[in-house]
Amino acid sequence: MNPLFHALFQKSRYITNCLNEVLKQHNLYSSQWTILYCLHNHGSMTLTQIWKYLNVEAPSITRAITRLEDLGWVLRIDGEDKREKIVTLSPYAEEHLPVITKTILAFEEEMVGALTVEEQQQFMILLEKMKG
Amino acid sequence: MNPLFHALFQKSRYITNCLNEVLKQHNLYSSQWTILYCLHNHGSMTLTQIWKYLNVEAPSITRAITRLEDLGWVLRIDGEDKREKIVTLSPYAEEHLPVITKTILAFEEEMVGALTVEEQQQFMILLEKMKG
DNA sequence: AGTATTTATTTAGCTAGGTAAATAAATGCG
DNA sequence: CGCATTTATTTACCTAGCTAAATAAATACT
Repeated sequence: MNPLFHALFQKSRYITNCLNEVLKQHNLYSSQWTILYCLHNHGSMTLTQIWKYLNVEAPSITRAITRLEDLGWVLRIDGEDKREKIVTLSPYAEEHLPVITKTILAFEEEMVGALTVEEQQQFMILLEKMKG
Repeated sequence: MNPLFHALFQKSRYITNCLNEVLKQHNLYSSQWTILYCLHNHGSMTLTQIWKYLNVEAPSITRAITRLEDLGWVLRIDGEDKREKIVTLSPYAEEHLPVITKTILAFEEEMVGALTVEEQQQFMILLEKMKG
């Protein structure tokens, strides 16, 4: 395996695991938090809007939303178009998200803090360059 | 989610999916190929050697090896230390791996080709810098 | 209006990672 | 020696991605 890919995959797994560790105190998993944060910023969204935005396949989102609904973080509401379901944050989520967001932002800052802003930009550029 | 992490995760998933696409013609998945390639370079290894080298937890390797054994790519042999299992490439694997390796190297080259060697080094350095 | 196609979501089932705990063999020590 | 601890592997079960196919509603076409 190309060492560059190996390093990329490994760092990706490592960061996800760290994120999950931090989120444990809030009884959340990284993928769940990603969706909650997305809804927090964009307001209510349909399932399709969510998976297109997060660049993930629909079934992954269906499963995650079902779990988040069970746990009381989101509500599924029938849209005007009866095919679509609109996903909204619950009052519980609205109440608890700010403090969670704060801990996660701190974590991300710590994780990425050794890189200057220029290095971060450079990193993104190099990522984009792969498979041009 | 920090856009840098988002981009990192997404590229990681994207490359894995592409790899799987290429490997489909050989009836292999990326994780299986990773292990076969590892054995091809290092020769026979115990399970522990494999998971420590690949930086993955043991159960993931157990499952992958079981599958590879079923498919005839590897053999599990009892070690002198009766606790450990030594994993070896089968003659079938030895025969077929060279051509597979060639197609994968071509794929990796294509994937990473837009980056100069210096950029690749720079990318690795930036990756390492995260969570110093 | 009636039918074919598209679109949104879900279901089923796969790989691939993780943790926690079970099992079995080897090692260390009183 | 006998027993506790360590080490290697496995099992069970969870999240998290994927594809393929099912379902149901909306839209397009004739």
